[in-house]
Amino acid sequence: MELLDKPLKQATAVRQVSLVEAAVRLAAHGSPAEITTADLARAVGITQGAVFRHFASKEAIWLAVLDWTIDTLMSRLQAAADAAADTQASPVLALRAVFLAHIDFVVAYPGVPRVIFQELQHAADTPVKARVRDLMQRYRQLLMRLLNNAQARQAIAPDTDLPTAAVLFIGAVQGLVMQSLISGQVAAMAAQAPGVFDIYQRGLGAAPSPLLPQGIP
Amino acid sequence: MELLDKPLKQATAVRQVSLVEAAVRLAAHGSPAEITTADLARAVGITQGAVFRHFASKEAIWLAVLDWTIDTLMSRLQAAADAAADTQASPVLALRAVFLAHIDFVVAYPGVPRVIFQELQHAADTPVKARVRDLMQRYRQLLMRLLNNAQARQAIAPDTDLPTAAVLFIGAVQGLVMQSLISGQVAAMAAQAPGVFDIYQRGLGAAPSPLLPQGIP
DNA sequence: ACAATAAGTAATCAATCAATTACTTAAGCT
DNA sequence: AGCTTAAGTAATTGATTGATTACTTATTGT
Repeated sequence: MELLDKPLKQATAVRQVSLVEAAVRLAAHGSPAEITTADLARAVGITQGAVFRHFASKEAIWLAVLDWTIDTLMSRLQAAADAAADTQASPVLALRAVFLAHIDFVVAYPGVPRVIFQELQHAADTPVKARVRDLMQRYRQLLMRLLNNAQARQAIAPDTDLPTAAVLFIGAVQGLVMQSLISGQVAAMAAQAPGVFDIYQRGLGAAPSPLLPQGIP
Repeated sequence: MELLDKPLKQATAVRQVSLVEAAVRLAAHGSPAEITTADLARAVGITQGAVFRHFASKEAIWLAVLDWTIDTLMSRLQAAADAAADTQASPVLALRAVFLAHIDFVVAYPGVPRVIFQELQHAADTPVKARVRDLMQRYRQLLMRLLNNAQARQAIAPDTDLPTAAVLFIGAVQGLVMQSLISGQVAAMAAQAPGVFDIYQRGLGAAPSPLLPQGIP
């Protein structure tokens, strides 16, 4: 048993996840564009050249970061939606659960939105940007399912335009993220999130959640 | 009169605005972080070294870009708010006017949000990021004035939390901008904007604008 | 007209960084 | 044990880029 040993050499599979974790971690403290392969190497405890034993290029690292993000975020959001749906409560609660789960994710991994913002800048359709589009596409589909369900169950106004509502949903998250980027207060985001969703919820033409009273008691 | 002559040499004042314009123009087509001083020089018709006759550093150029943005955007938004206020109509219409004016600005200068996103990435508090914070601060104040006025005139629900409403307002714009960054369809943003504001407006607890019927006829 | 000055050029510098290479060494398999 | 393979290192390469320098030239005020 070598449980206490730290092998000097690690298999590519484990080094890859270490490097991805390091990338997300470093992105939380600065612009992803300024993270060098030397930074990643140092964070993981190897030399700069060794990075390329595990990734063919630097771009491949960001690609892996996005794959990790898609897996982790989407499964969290889906889980939040499923859990809320099981309670047989208002379908709007599922939207709220997804909203808050997304904020929780950003609080846990503040580097992720930075990476996404970074990649969205490029005009050229890089493979990394394609992943971002893929993520957004899936996110959008999840939201549309929830919104359609809510509207079918008459939990939101029948005249609400759902694609537009999806745009505003994502925008509401982005707005909170942006405020946190400006202030540096990642935690403040979580505090503001429920209030922001309250306004959004009323925007959908939904009654305030009876089970979770908000506003004036 | 040398009106028809294109002087080979231009005064620093005019070169500075040319370079700022070029920076905004180039940022519309790609990541601001990848715009080099050589790119700017080429766009303006001088050599790379000559750029530093007019700006002490590259950072000074982005600083000038943000000064230009603050001046142009804020005066446009204020003008839109004033014009709407003059009509004696619902105070919510002033918010709508600001919202649409901001979208129009982004459609006209798609490079600007890229520059802002870029600077927000930095963890360090660079002078450029300080300008961005200044812009956001003024924006916030403008919104709070309009929101307070609307609430005082009972045009929006009394239980609406105004700072939160300001966050969602900015987020709504960001959401639209983000969609356009993904799709590359800058024009689609202007088409979606009124619908997004409709939902936001209902979120404030405001009655749908009587003068501008939206939704089902 | 004519210096004085500001603007422009071409070349170069110093630094940074992703990626490669030649070589070394640890780990795993039979 | 031994040996093959994968992981790691140290050094280097090639390309990029912001900024500087020495020199040239256009413009402007008196």
